[in-house]
Amino acid sequence: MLQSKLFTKTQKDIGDETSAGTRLLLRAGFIDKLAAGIYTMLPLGFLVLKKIENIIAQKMDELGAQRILMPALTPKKNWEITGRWNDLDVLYKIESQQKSEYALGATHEEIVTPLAQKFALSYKDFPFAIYQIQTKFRDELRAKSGLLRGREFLMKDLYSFHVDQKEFDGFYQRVKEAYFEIYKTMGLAPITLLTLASGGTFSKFSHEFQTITQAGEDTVYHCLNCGFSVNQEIKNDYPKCPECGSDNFDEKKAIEVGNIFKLGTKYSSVFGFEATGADGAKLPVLMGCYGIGLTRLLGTIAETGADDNGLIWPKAVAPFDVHLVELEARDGANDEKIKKTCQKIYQDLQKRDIGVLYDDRPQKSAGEKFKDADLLGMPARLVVSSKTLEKDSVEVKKRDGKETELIKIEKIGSYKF
RNA sequence: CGGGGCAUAGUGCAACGGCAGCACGAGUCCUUUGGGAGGAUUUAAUCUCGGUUCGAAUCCGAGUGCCCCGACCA
Repeated sequence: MLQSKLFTKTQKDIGDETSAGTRLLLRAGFIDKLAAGIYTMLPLGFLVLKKIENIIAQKMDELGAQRILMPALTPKKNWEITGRWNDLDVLYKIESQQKSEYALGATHEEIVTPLAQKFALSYKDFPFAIYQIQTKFRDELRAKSGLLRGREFLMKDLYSFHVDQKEFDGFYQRVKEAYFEIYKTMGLAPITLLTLASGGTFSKFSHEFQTITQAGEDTVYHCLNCGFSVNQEIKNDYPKCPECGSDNFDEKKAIEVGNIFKLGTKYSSVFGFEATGADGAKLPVLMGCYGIGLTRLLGTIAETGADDNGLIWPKAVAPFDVHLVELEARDGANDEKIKKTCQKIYQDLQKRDIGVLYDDRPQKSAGEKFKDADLLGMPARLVVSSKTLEKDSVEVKKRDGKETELIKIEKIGSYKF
């Protein structure tokens, strides 16, 4: 993409409100705040979000889950059946002109359970899992830290259905592993802890995936012996590590980037969802639900992967792989040559499926372009200037490194970014 | 929801109850071009409603919004 065509701009100064990562995303023009906890995904932020979505969707597909899209506008009746119309405080409730009441989906057990029930009648229809990636709405009393706790956010929610406890346990374990692979791809795995937590209104316990960051709102106790963690909310129940019995904990601030629950028959039973077994008897249906907040993940990566100069995107989620920076010649004599070289590199790299943001903006000083490149945080920066052309080269610098190297122009076509 | 803070130009900040300024941005022109360049010139603002006062950005009340701490959080 040509940077001169990008409708957003970077900002030097936006004050010191909200978290550091959110400030960078705002300054760099990845997101825009509409209201507290409500953000627009600008072109650069949306590109990251799409990459996150693809990574997650691919893992869900590998689990054998089938993707659907449920409505965000959901009738009151479904929530009354489970009692959550009144019990789920974060539910946004709205009324139609006809005085029918609806909730904006905060989670989808109430929708997915009767949906599955329509099709899964026999034990032979199990197990199966379905998921969606959809905007969720939660009436948070206090939205905070930018994307980390929003009132509207994009979430992947997966639901699994089983008639065999062992098989269910196996699936739950596979989801756990898939989640860690997702975090690994995004560079978060080394600072993300599997954490035992309260199950909220769903179940007694759940497992959370907690990424360590000062901007996080949870406190977790990380077992230094085995690596398992316990959320502060249930720490009274577990003075010792539930996995290994050690009491050598490290206290950490963390943000919940995923949560998985064994719902058991909690929702299937209230909807009367049972399967016919081989012997004709009714079998209880076991359910699991598994969530990952995509927008929160975007915020978490910005929060944890950044330095004083700006964002640092892991390659897998970077909006572009390469930031090609064109510097005008001091005397103007080489401008044409510099531009031609840039355009050729721009074309060649894109042919190799390398995403390129090309800073072709005229009249911008070198300093400003460098500052912007650091702020935007593409994994690699490529500079073409009079100085590099003197050596028939371009300069390559990795965003997470300090060194620059000169690469001959003819070799850039095979350079591994 | 309890507590605290804040609300002025597109953004970030100033202004004793007495002419609303500065920087950045944006526009035009000139000079610049390897770490957010310089000059000239233009542009653009006191959240809303009420009160006090000769006079309110400033004081008082209410509302709305935003941020922070806490509580809450599938």
